[in-house]
Amino acid sequence: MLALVDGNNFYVSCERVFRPSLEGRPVVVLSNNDGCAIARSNEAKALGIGMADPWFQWRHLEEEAGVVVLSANFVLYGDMSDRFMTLAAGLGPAQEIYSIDECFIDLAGVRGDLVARSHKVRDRIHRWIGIPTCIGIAPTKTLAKLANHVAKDAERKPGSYPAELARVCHLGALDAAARDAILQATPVTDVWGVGRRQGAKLRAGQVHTALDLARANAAAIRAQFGVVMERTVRELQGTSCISLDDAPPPQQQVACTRSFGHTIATLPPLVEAVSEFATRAAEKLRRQGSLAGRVMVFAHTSPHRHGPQWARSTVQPLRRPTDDTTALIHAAQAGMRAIYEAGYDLVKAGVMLLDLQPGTQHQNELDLEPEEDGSSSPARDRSALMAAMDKVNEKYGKGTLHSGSTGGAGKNRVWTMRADRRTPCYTTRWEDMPVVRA
DNA sequence: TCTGGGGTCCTAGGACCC
DNA sequence: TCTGGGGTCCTAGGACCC
Repeated sequence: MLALVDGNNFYVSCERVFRPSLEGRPVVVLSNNDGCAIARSNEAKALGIGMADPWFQWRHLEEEAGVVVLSANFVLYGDMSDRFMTLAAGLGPAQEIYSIDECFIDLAGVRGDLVARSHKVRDRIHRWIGIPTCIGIAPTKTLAKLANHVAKDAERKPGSYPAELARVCHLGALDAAARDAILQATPVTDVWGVGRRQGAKLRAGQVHTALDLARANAAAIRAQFGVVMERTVRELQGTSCISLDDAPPPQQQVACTRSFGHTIATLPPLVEAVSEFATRAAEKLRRQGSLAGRVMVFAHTSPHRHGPQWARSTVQPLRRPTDDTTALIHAAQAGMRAIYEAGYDLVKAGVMLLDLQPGTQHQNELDLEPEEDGSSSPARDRSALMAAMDKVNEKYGKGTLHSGSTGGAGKNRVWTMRADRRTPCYTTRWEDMPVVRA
């Protein structure tokens, strides 16, 4: 048996811990540039605000309904997540952290009343860190996700599911008729693994509910929808196809991508932006202890606007796998120069580091030994510099120290101190910043 | 006017090899 | 005229998740 423990409206709940006055009020947390709603309180959901809805469509509710709007604070959410995961791990012998706000727990070997035990863990999480959670229990991951959905809706929308399933829902403890009734009451698009596209296709084939999908012929589903959907069907039938992964391998790619908040049509700010993205991505890379073999760069126009569309990407191989910020910036800049074309209003760009492998720069460098005169090697200097920058940026905030990129690729390299950390880095006018020599 | 960011997995098709 | 079959690797694109 598996449990899925999921923090309710996680980012909003984190904010409420430190601002209790937000309790009971409609609250949303917005993405980068205050573009989209990425978390909503129950009160905000009740107003109709959807996940990832562009905020300009709902801005009027700030006045009309007193919606409280917050910019995301991911450092805070990450910290709360760590505490949340530690407490949730107490539910069973193994844990898979699935996202910032949810984890699967293996309940194999856990004796006693699983529902009572789950309520205890819920209460502990709420008392100790202030985050409300729901827990779904079932024999497979897909069913545990569904049980969690039931636990949430039974609490949030009275009447949608039996009230006794609110907060903790153990599907495995129900008899077949009761379980089928739950699946019958669940739209197929609420099933984990069924998105908008496949959901529409399923409905066109008269598969409307989770029960319809559970009773579908797995082979026929595979032929029409592929192996992923076939697994979903089997999981709904109670056959576990997706195992618990309590030691996931390191990520296969690392990305930093951003919308600009305004359009960019010329090369210099694009080059600056991808330099910044490469810097952020390199930090993540070093944190994870990996080296990248290739760098992908992309930029595109807004798909939401009329007018000429443009989107391009390119992959730059590196001479050797590296985690060195300077090398990654150079590759990103070269890529952007190669794909850039004048005449388009670009709204987003990004850098992705590919072909990751374990290791750190100095392990991979041949010239790590000190020079004969006792001075240190360039590779070791760079490695130490990267580590020092990571420490400063961790302590004083992202982008406090970064590699200057405006003076041409590496020609007059300087280290600049950010003038104003409240401004998103990609809209800061870097040429206005004071220069501090390292 | 204003539309997130960071991931995963699967599939199809082309190039290449023997 | 008639043009194999099987394998690998790579890439692009689609679909999904939170």
